[in-house]
Amino acid sequence: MRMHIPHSWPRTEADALAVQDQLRGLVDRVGPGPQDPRLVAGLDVAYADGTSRVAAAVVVIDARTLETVERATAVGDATFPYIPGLFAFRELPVLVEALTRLDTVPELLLCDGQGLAHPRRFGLACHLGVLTGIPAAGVAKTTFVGTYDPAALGRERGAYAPLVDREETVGRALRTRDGVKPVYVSTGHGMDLDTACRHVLALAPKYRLPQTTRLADRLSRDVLRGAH
DNA sequence: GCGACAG
DNA sequence: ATCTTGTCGC
Repeated sequence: MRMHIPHSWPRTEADALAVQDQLRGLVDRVGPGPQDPRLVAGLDVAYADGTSRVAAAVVVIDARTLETVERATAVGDATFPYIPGLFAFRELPVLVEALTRLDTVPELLLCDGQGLAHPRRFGLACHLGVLTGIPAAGVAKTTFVGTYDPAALGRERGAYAPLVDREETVGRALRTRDGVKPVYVSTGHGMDLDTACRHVLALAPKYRLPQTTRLADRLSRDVLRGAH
């Protein structure tokens, strides 16, 4: 897959902000995105206790069977500090390395974190989508920017409420299981919010999180612990 | 000014 | 993110 990978990653907060400002205009918020994707990739990164050692995992599954098609991993050092809003720079280097090792070209990327639901509208999912050119969506376990009305969110699977930040709908609180805390979905790149939510719901038929996220999470932890 | 803040 | 046992419920 032809990616627009930079030759170096920013190391300072100012440089990182500049990169986001430069790339944010490249985000495609409309799509249409994949209508009936078969190859969907889940990405996640695991961290060690004291060290800066990190492990990234990408798991491509068949959207119809939810079975694994291919897996790729990469380990490295999280040099960039964790700064809300610049979180992507901590995971991008190792995630991109893992993506490079993939033979399969995913039709959709499901990221662990926000897409447009970000203070500058350029969360991890947007960044990965722009760099790879592959449609992407963010699925976060907690909100970052944006609020929603809990009373407007039905308790049944499939129910949703808009996530609004500064008068703008930036994502959606989406219930993937009856009565269970929702996940927060936002467009990353190459698709609109409805399409992103439709895919997330289809990939999470039984658990709160999409199968892609669950598998990538488990794999990244295993790799970090050296369980080959 | 102060606190909160994806993972 | 990570440190952590049991426990309530389907």
